[in-house]
Amino acid sequence: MSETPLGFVLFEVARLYRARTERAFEQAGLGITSGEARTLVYVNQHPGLRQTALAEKMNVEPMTLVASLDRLEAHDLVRREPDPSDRRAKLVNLTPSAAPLMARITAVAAEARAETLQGLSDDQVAAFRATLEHLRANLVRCARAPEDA
Amino acid sequence: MSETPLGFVLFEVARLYRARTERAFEQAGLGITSGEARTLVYVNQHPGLRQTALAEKMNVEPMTLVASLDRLEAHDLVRREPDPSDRRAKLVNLTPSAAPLMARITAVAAEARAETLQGLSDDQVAAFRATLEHLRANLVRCARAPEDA
DNA sequence: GCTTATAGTAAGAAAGACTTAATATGTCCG
DNA sequence: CGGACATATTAAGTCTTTCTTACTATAAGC
Repeated sequence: MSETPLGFVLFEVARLYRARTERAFEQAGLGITSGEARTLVYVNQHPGLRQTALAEKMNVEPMTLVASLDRLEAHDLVRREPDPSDRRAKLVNLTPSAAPLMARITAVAAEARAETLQGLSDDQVAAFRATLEHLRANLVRCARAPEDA
Repeated sequence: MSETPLGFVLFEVARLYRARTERAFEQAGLGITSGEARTLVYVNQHPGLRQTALAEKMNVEPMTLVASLDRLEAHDLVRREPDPSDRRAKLVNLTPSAAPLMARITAVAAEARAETLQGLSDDQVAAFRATLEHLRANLVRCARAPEDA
């Protein structure tokens, strides 16, 4: 009986953590999914970006982001305005009504995180994050560089 | 600009890693998804379990597993036989034709893993795995213990 | 024997993510 | 300046994973 490949463990933990987060969001009555929350977080971190630029920051296809933004816009949480320097483009920002929700999202997510990370030291958490970020950098690099070298 | 919540980083890394794995599987012409590969790995690790027991090992609902097994059975990679001790149940095993595919899955997954983990020491990888397993244990515990305490 | 629980099958829905295609706009080069 | 190529967004569609609800046959417990 061999060890479960690391990738499958990672996928499983991500799935379980996500389910935990969704439950927390639902119980708190936030009215959004973790995917939508993630979009809000990124718009907040990078206000006024074009949709395509934001999608690149988030490592998803623009279409994927747009669907998420559509739902958030419908909830008056983000607004999309024409880019004055390029009539093809739109700039994405949070609306004022997003601020209180962001605070709640942060608090609820912190709850789920605390439960998930229970028993780990701050150093262990920091190392874990650093590793994740390292993996992400590797994965982003290989996703953007076709293997024709 | 605040730090991206750990959960979102984790979800993103899992997604990117999964996409990387799917690409590798497709390029190798394996004909199965990473989800199906995961099921094969678990059947291999736990031969002859009932579907419900296997689903529990995998932390998914039985229905989810059954859908996966349906596809794998259609490809003659697993077989389900009635449990002689309980006529409601079925026992799941790999078929002989799964063995060569398992070897290929393992090799291809190792490729994706090597690329993803590039730059990390063996100790770092081991610590990462240990942390993932710790998180999984926490998440499994809270998923199975309702918060009415 | 009746009630409750369990295992598996069937049907349906949601979320997230991607691909293809079309249109309007922008850039570059001859 | 015009044509070829590239880009941003919208529209439509597909796939995978995962879950929930419901039903039937079987098993367990009292």
